[in-house]
Amino acid sequence: MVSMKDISIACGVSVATVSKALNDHNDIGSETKKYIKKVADEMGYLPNSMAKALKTNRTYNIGVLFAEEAYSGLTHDYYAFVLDSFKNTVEERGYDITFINSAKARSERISYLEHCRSRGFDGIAIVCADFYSPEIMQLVRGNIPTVTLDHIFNNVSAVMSNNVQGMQDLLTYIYEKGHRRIAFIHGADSAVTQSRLSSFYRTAAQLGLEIPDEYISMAPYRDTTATYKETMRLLDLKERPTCIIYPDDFAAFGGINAIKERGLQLPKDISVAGYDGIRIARHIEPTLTSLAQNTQKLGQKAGEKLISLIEHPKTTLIERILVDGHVYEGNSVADLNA
Amino acid sequence: MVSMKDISIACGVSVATVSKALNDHNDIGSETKKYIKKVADEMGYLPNSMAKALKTNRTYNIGVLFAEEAYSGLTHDYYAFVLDSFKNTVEERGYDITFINSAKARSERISYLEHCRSRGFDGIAIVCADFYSPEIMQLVRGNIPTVTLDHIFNNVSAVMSNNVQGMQDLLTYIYEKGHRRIAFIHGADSAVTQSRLSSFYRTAAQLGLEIPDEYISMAPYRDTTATYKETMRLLDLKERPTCIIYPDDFAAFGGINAIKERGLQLPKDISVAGYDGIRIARHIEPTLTSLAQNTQKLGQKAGEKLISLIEHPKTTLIERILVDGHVYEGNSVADLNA
DNA sequence: TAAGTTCACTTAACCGTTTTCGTATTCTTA
DNA sequence: TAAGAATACGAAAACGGTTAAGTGAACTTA
Repeated sequence: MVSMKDISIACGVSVATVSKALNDHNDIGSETKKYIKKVADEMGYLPNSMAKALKTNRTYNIGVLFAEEAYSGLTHDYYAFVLDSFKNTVEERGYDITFINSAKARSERISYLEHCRSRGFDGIAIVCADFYSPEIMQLVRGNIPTVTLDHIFNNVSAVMSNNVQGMQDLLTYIYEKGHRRIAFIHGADSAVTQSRLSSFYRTAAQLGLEIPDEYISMAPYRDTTATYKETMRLLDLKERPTCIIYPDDFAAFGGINAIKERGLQLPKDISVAGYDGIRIARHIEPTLTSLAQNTQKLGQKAGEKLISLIEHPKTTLIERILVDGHVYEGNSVADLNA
Repeated sequence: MVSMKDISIACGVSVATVSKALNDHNDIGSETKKYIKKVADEMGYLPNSMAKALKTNRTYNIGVLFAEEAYSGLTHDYYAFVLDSFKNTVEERGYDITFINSAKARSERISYLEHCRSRGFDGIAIVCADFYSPEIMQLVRGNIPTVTLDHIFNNVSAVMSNNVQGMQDLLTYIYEKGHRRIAFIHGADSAVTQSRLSSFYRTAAQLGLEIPDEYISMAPYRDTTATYKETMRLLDLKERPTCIIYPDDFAAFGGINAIKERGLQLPKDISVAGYDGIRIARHIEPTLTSLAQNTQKLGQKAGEKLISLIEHPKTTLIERILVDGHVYEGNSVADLNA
């Protein structure tokens, strides 16, 4: 690898001059500067990012935490899209992305925070993790600029999908289609679930909807077996709902299977809606009506906020950013007005 | 951040001694070594990976190329699972993963290879990219240890899903279910497609199957619109197939929609099979019979090969590793023998 | 025209490690 | 017991950059 020293020799100047020329400092003559850049180019010079980082304490590297719980993480449409958008955003601004992990050395394990410090990440994004584990707590208290996705910590910026607005929009949409008996199978307890559930109740109240207790139940996210069972239960009620909202699109298919198994027509006999707006759900008949989260914007906002936090720590404020989704209108919710 | 210098002062020894103690060199007294390690631990010492890399020329960082064409990349079940497995494999051995990109600086773009050199990646994995672009060519010729997924370059190790075996198994499975008129809608031209297509023909010949030309056609991967159209065409044939094999699971749903739209029962009236074995396809009725690729093993083999290439460059041979998948038996292929 | 500025560049220290070579001390061995 | 070997540690250079401070020459300015 050709270094600044090689260039300095080729140009007959000191390496300091080379450094300053390549970094466009203004105490270098414009002729010299041009010449040095030309030679550097010809020699195929590339800055050694380790050396640079060592000296400047800036790695231009962002750590991303993607702890895979069952079926989450990288292989989840939602997170994958957010990560993709985040990645594009920060790369555009000269940052790279490295995964944070705790498996570091073959012998001793290290914590997430230790990993980050050792690698010298300029900032970190916690996209998907067990937010209540001590390791995460330690990480967010580690004084490295941080953004989290869909979870709020003290003193940490967060980008959140607007679940309150989302559920309100979804429920309102279904209501406007003429549905009055609407069931909601929500996901396992979490901040996200709480938002959606409370928004569901509030919106229902505002719309004057009566929601019997048996219309509300829980099935873990992405668990088709659980939604299958809960759906069967709902179908057995003497006053069964006209529409069921599922924890997420993936899980919705468990419910759809149950409905078909009962020989019911979708959406003629019963309607369903999901949450997330995953791609495949738009390609299967009936296409699934769902609250599509704006993954593009979520990733972008997270990237922008993090970089701002890194580059202007004093003037950037810690805040939570809400990103609205929109109702993706499939044909799984029947129009009862018609 | 506490450095070796801090420890050396605290212990009253030189930093050389600290370095050697922490790295278990054997010219340090066992008492001293124990003491230094203890103090380092208490002070919360963490090695500065940049400084270490600068000195040793080893970053323990692997670059991964994930160039997103439409609908591929991170957000594709197959690649995401392979990456996940790859990630776990290399992290277990002390390596980190950083995405390769070419957007580096805000002003000038740099090539993939330049990015890798600048970051000093110990090795690179090309998971998903336009293999015929000049930039990729430059990258693989860059003399950095490399593995590719599902593509073969000269002098580069490759991990390949065994598409020949896969298609043979899938077609044989369908044949054994009693099907004789089998159509294959294959993906857009690529090495992968070639393997599957030629294996399809060869296997068909071996099984003594007659494959009319109109049973073979093309629809781009993951393109449900195209498979919808092609399926319609196949359904209109006077001798229509009893089973259709699709380019991939996702695309299969385009075909399934066409079939349902024609009022045909699946799989009673016509059978379908996919390729990939994505999760969602196992949760939708009828569950999709598909050739499930072994993403776990693909990622693992790629990781192991790459690390071997990095750590034992002399003795590790460049090779292509084939990974077999298996037929995932859903209920989308009817048993005609029954 | 002498003193002060500006310009363009160099010197040298430093970032946190690793590693070669050197050396003082203790231990063998004849 | 003196010479050679082994042991345990330190000094210093090096990796490839950045940057504060210094310097000599040319240029202003009063």
